[in-house]
Amino acid sequence: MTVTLADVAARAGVSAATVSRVLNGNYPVSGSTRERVLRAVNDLEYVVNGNARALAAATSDLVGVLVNDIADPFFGILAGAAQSEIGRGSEHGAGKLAVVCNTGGSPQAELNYLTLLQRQRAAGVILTGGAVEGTEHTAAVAGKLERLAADGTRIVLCGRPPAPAGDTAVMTLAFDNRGGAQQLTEHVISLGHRRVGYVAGPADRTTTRHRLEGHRAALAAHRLDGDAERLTVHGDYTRSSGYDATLELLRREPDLTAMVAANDTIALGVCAALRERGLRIPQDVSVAGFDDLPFSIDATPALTTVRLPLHEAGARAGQLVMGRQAPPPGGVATVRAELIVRASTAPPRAR
Amino acid sequence: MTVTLADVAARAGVSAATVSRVLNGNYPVSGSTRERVLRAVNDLEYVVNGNARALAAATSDLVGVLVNDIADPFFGILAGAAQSEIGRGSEHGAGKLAVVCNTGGSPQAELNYLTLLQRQRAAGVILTGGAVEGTEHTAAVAGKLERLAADGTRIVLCGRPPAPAGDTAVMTLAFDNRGGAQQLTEHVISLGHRRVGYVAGPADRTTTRHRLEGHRAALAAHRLDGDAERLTVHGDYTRSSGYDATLELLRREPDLTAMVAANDTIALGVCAALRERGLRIPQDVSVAGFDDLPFSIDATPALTTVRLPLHEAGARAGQLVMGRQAPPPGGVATVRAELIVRASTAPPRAR
DNA sequence: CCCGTTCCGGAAAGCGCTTGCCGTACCGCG
DNA sequence: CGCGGTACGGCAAGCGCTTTCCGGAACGGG
Repeated sequence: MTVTLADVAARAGVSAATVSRVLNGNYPVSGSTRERVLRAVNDLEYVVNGNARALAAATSDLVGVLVNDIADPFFGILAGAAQSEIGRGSEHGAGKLAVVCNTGGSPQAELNYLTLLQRQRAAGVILTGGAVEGTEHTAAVAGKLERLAADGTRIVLCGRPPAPAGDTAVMTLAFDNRGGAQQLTEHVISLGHRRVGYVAGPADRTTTRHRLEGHRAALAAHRLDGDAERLTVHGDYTRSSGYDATLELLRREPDLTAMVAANDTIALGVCAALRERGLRIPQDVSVAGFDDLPFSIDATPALTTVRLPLHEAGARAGQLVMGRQAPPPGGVATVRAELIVRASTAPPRAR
Repeated sequence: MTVTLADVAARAGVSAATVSRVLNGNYPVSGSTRERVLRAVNDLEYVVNGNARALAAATSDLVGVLVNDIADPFFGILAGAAQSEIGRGSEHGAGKLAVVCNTGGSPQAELNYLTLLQRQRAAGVILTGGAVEGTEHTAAVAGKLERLAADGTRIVLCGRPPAPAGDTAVMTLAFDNRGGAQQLTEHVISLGHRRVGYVAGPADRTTTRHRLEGHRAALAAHRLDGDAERLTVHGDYTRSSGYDATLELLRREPDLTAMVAANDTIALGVCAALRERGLRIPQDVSVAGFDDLPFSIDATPALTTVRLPLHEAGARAGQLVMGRQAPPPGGVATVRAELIVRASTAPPRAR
C-alpha cells in the first residue's frame, strides 16, 4: 500500500539506515549510493512518514499559530506573514508546517488547540492578538504554555503583553496599543474636539484595555476625562457593534463631534450609523480607527487611524519561533504604532 | 521528562494497554479501573503523543485547509467555517486539528503543502478557491491528490471545479461563478448600460475564467460583445489592480458608464480610481463587485455584488472532509450565487 | 607489507502507542 | 457442582523511522 523506508532500501539495495541518512543528510554517504537511493525514492514516490520520524527523532514539523478570528484581516495578515516565514526552508532545515488555528477569542478553544499542539509535539507556537484577562481559563493557558515550553516548544506572543510570571522561554512581541491610542486621541483633541465618543472592544481583552487606557490618558492630559465613562461603549470589534454603539452614544450625547473606535472595523460601523443619522464625516463628526487595515484607505472618507506594522510583526514572530532570530533582550520587544492622519478627521464645525 | 503511557500505567497499577483502552474508550474497562486510570492521567497531566498514536493506529488528527490568500476575508470566512466544523468533537471522534495553509495562489506552494500533509498522513484535505489552470504543476497537484486519496485521505474541493479525471474519492463543492457573473452583468445591462468595463482576476485562475465567461455570456446575449476584449483588463484580485485597471480602461474608453469587477476588493480599487477622476458613483459610472464580503456594504455607495454563501460552503466542506455528511450525488455539488443589488449601480445618465 | 585512520554501510535498539490474542475470574444455568 | 459465556486485563508484536554502535574496506605512512 504505502511505500515505506524499507521498500526504498530494498529497491536501492541498501539498508533502511542508509536511506534515512541520505534523506536527512547529516551523515557521510558516498555519491553513488546517494544517487541510487534518490532514484529509488523518486521511482517509488516515497514520502517520509512524519509521525514515525517525529516519534523516532523526537522533533516535529509543526508550528501552531493561534489567532482570535481568522476572517479578520488583522489576523490574516499577521498569520500569513508568520506562515511564509515558517514554511520557508532555511539552508538546511526544510521549513515547517504552520498550523493556523482559529480560537474565536475563547480561552477554552485556545486551551484545546494548545493541547492538540502539545499532542503533536509541535516545534513552536505563536499566540497572536489580545489575550483574555482574568478568567481561570487564562491561568490554565499560562500553565499550559509553561508546560509546552518545558517540553522544548518555542513560544512567541505576538500582539499581547508578556506573560505575567518571569516566564522562562516565552518571547513576546508586544504592540504599543496604549501609545498608539494616546497619539490618536491626542490628534483628535488637538483638532479642537472636546466631546469625544469611544467605542471599545470586549471588556476583558488586553488589547481593549490598553487602547482604552491610551485614549483616557490623552483625555486626562487635557482634563477632558470627566465624561469619559459616559462616552464609552463596549462592543466586540465588529462592524455591527460599532453601529450599535454609535447610536447609543448619540443618544447619550447628541453633541458629539468626534468618535474614536478601538479598531477600523468598528469605525466602519460608526461611519455607517453616522451617515444614517444624516451626519457628515468629518464636517459634522470626525471618526478615527485603529490598525490601518487595507480597507481603511477605501472608506469614504479615508480613515484616520493608527498603523501597526502587522506584516513585519508576523514575519518577525515567525523567525523567532523558528529560532532564526535572536530573541529580543529580556524576551520582550515592543512594536511601535504610527498615527496615520487621513480625511475622516477635521476640526469641529464652529457652532 | 515527558510523561508517557507507561508512567500513567505504573501509577494506576495497570498495564499500558488498559490505559490506552480507557483513553480511547473502545473496549470494556471496569468502572473502578477506569477511574483509577483517569485519576493518574490527571495527576500526571498526561497528554497522549499524537505522533505515536498516529503511527500505531495509522490514523491522524490533522486535516489540511489550503487557501490562496489568508489575508483575504474570502478565504478567512471559508477557512474559519471549515475549521470550526473540523474542530468540533462529534459524539465520539474527538474533533481534529485543522491546519490552514496559505499557498499564495502558487501551485508550487500548493504542492509543497500537500506533500507536507501527506507526510503527516493527514486525515483529510480541503482545497479552497480557484485553481491555477494549465501549468505542469497543476497536473502534479492532481496526481498528488490522487495519491493522497489512495492513501485514504479524504479530499474536498471547495470553490474550484471538480477534478478533470473521473477522480475517485474527491468531493467537490463548486461555486456557480459563471452563473453569478452572468446575472450581475445582466443586471447592469438591464439598467441600460452599453459600454461596460471589466476588471478580471489573474488570467490562469479557474475563478477568473468562469466569472469572465459569465460576463461575456450576458454581453453576448445582448449583442454587446463586440468590444468585450478591449474593455477587459486582467489584474490580480487586489485593490490596487482594480485601481490601475480602471485608469487603463478609462483611457481606452472614456465613455464607460459601468464597471464590473471580478471581486469586491477590486471593486474598491475601481471606486477609488473613479472618484479620483471626479466621476460619481453611480451617477456617472456604476460599479459592481463579486463575493459580497463584509466590507462591501460599507463601501460608499454600498456595493452591488454577488453573494456566495461562504460560511455555509466552508462548513459543508468541513463536514464532508470529516465524513459527517454524505457526499453529494456524483461527488459534485454546486453552490448557488445570488445577485445583491445595492446603491452602486443605477441607470446611466441620459446624454 | 603492516597497522592506524578514515569513510561508509548495516544491525539493532528503541521512540510511545494500539490492538490481536489469550488467560483468568466470575456469572448464570442446567 | 460443572459448564459455557462474558467481561476484563495483560502480553507482546508491531507501526516506520532515527541513531548508536560496530565492523569492513580502503588508504596512506612508516
